[in-house]
Amino acid sequence: MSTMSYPSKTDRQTILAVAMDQVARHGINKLAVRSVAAELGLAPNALYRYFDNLASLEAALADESRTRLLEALKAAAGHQDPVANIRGIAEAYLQFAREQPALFMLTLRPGLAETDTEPSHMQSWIFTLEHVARLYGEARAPEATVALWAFLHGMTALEAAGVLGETKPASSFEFGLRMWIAAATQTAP
Amino acid sequence: MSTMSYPSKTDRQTILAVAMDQVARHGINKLAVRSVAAELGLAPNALYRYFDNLASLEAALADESRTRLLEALKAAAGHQDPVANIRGIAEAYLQFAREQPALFMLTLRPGLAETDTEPSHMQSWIFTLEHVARLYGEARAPEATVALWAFLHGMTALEAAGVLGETKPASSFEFGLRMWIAAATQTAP
DNA sequence: GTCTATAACCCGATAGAC
DNA sequence: GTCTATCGGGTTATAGAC
Repeated sequence: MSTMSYPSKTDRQTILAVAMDQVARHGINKLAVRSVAAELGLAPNALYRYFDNLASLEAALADESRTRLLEALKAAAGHQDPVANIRGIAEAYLQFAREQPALFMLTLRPGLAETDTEPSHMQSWIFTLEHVARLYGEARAPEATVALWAFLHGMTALEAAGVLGETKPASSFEFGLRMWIAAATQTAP
Repeated sequence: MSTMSYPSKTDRQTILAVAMDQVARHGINKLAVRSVAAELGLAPNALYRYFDNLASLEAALADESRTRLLEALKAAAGHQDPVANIRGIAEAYLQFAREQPALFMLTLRPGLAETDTEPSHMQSWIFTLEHVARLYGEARAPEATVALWAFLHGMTALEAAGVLGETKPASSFEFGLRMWIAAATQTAP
């Protein structure tokens, strides 16, 4: 609060919460500086005190989305069996994409920290990589993790696009996941 | 040409060609009725004689993009060996995504023919399915095709998002593709 | 730090003239 | 079939008051 005339009515976190909710409900394309300000009961340009522009706000939302995805993955990997953890992570990834499609799409967006040595992508990457390493070994874990991640992400994209039609997504998911797990046990370290 | 005063200056195909070029250059989000009309030297609303609205134009572009992708896949599957054809299809899919990212994204969009029994998705699907069936057999071909398609599409998404960073996409592509081929030969019909 | 007001664009879509 | 004109909506961003 710089003066008594106009005390702060909001803050960065409140803006982010409202913006996240609007994205979750109506998608990233409908997000507007005006719509967030309106829901907060503020003038449109009031938000420019907290974010440089719309792109900056979207980047912050992308970081937040990745954080929520990581939390979902961690919650699904509490087992002892390495294979069970991989299954849990895989299912949680698809579930997040299904239940929060708008936030999930934000997941693969550039974030705020470009110059940072550890972009928020890396946290989910490192987390998954550790679990994969228990099956594939450290040496082959990177390629195996990318292959698994690509398969899971592709499944979400095909499912969201509706191209699977009559083909049951569940059976194809099982097919691909079993293939990936089988390859791990056959070429174990 | 309804009157002599205002003869036809364009047609549906010309509009589509200009729109496709603009999408390829600047992405689907920058496509506008006005921008296409401007490049054609026409008034903005002249295009409404050929397309009901912007969504209709975008649907036609999606169909055209799928046609071009299918042509690229067919051109890469001229070998005798079924495995070589799969490799060719897989590499062509990634190449198309890399060289025409905007058109590639249109590939997974709703098209014009909703009620049609054969959406343009199906053509690439059937084409790939036939080649997969030579390796996996008819019974397991659907799941194997979805798994392959998901993996390839996921690779393009991760690569486009830049999340692979130092991890080489080529080695992961090889890793996943060999796993998929190996699973076919081990469970052959 | 927020306000009002305004500027300077962008867009899709429509009405009526020719 | 294309035109001009316009409506109604969006966006980013700035200036100056309080």
